[in-house]
Amino acid sequence: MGLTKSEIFTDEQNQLSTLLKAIAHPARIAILQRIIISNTCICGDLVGELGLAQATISQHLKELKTAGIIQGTIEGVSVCYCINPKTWKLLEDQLGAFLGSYKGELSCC
Amino acid sequence: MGLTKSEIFTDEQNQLSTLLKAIAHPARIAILQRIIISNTCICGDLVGELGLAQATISQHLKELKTAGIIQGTIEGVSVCYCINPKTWKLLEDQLGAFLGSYKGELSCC
DNA sequence: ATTTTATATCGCAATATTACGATATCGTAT
DNA sequence: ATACGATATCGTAATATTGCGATATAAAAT
Repeated sequence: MGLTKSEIFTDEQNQLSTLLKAIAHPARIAILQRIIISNTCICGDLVGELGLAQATISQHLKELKTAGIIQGTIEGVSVCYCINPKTWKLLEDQLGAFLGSYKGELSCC
Repeated sequence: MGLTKSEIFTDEQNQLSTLLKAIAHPARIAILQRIIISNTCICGDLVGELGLAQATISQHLKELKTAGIIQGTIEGVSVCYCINPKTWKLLEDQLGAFLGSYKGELSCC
């Protein structure tokens, strides 16, 4: 096996888990934080600042892009990556609904 | 390789990614939703309701427990799992800070 | 045209995850 | 004591992820 049985879950559950999986890695969290802080992120910067090889960072960027969390536009020689506002909002909404559905008060154990 | 280089990231980045990874699976999202709705969750119910084998669900429960997201107390024959309020709040806070750090307005591309 | 610079892709090895049958454990009822 | 029901653990196969060196691509500078 090793294959997630997506067909037995709802679209919402699958979508949320896909988005979460995309950001559930310290390198990708670090990358997103950099993109957010310096509003003009370039991959090369990341290679210098994080301790990962260029190929590895490029791969993480690709995963974030595939999940729709970031978008990249070619900026001459380099590529400018930034947050995709739509997906970011979707993530905030879905996750807010999910996390917010638990009201800590009456716990059974 | 295949081993995440945790040592080059901050504790916060590692902690958040660990929590996210724990909930980044549709089955575990489904399990958490059930636990939240029926405030007295029992593993056996899940086996009937989700389409996964008992061993698989037990394993997912263990992962959620290891991450500290749920806690289980033995309730006679069965086990009562519920949300761990502390971790849930931690996740909400950390994630809120992370997601909230992006202000959609001025995007560069 | 050639070199340089920035990023992407390929291919691979190491490790992790997912799923499940089989079996173990353990409290409860008989 | 034995059998039963609920959950956990073990072992294993299939697949996914992580990381990186090597190489490809492509725009800009020389």
